[in-house]
Amino acid sequence: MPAQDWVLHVDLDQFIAAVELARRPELRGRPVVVGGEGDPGRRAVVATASYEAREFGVHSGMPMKLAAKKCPDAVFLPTDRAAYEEASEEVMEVLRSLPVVVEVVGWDEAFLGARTDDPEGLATQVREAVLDGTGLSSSVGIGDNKLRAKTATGFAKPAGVFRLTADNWAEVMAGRSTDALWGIGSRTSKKLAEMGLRTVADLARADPDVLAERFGPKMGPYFWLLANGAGDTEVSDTPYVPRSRSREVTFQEDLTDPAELAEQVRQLARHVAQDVVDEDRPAARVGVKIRYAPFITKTRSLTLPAPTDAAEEIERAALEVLAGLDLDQPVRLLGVRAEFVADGAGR
DNA sequence: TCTGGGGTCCTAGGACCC
DNA sequence: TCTGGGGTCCTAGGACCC
Repeated sequence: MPAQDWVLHVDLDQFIAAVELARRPELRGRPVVVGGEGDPGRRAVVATASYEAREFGVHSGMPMKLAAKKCPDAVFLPTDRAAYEEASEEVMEVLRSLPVVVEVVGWDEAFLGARTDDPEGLATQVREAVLDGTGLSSSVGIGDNKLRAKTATGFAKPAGVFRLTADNWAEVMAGRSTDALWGIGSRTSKKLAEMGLRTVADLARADPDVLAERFGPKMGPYFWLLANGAGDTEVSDTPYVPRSRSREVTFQEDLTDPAELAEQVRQLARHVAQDVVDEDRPAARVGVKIRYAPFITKTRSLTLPAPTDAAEEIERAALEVLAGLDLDQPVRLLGVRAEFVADGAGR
């Protein structure tokens, strides 16, 4: 029997906190919270909390102010993108040195495509290579497709290996809430529950046509496939091509002056224009995002007369879009986005 | 205690054209 | 005078993920 094709999913344990602790070993064992500019008095959220900080109920996405309330003795550190990007690149290089196809899916995650008779042995080899090469701990999920490998990683954490395939999918997943599925969040889970579908098993037995009526022709059947453990098996190392670039900023104090809002949009547009130039592909659409003080968010966008990478045109378009928005109430966030020409090659 | 920043994909309605 | 479908583009918003 030929060696089987396997999908492995590697995920670094507490990646951001681990990178910070690696260069500040004196903080080991202490609660560490990374987020924003490292000042818990400012508007920002937690990027990662160390295991010690988690004991106090601090978790990612939580406002820094609340984290400080829950764990006043934590060490608060600023996020340092460049450091994480560098560490991530080192990890990916280690992975590429192994006999696998590497598909990067984020700073701290990658799918590996492999042919082996011993996936657990390979997974252990991966974990050891990453630890030896970078000092970082990781967990590895083994699956017969991407969905199952990714889901398996959750059971492998921390610092472990777990295998999830057609053989044990139902046994492991059937009784879990639908939001345990990668792609079903709290909103969809709630809507499913309203239909009487609470567990993965409920969803797996549901009628895809009924799901299509409720969630649309693609998403409905897709949710059903997820519950049944179906997913992509192809792991590709083709470089990622971004569809859009954006910049946004949350102000420490809400802005009310339209002239100041316009100036902020100008600055964001210039950043985005530089990103577009760096991509070496023209932008086809420009959008503006505005979030008012009560956290109500609106987006507006326009298609450019012709795709461009000219900063003046992107700036002008952003200001035009901004002018169509209500600027008479306090604003806490502004964002500018450029969308590239759809890659329609061959279509 | 108010809730970051950077992305992706899908949906649905209206415009417009044939 | 009334009544067609099909296809594509544009736009705003929803949901999800890291």
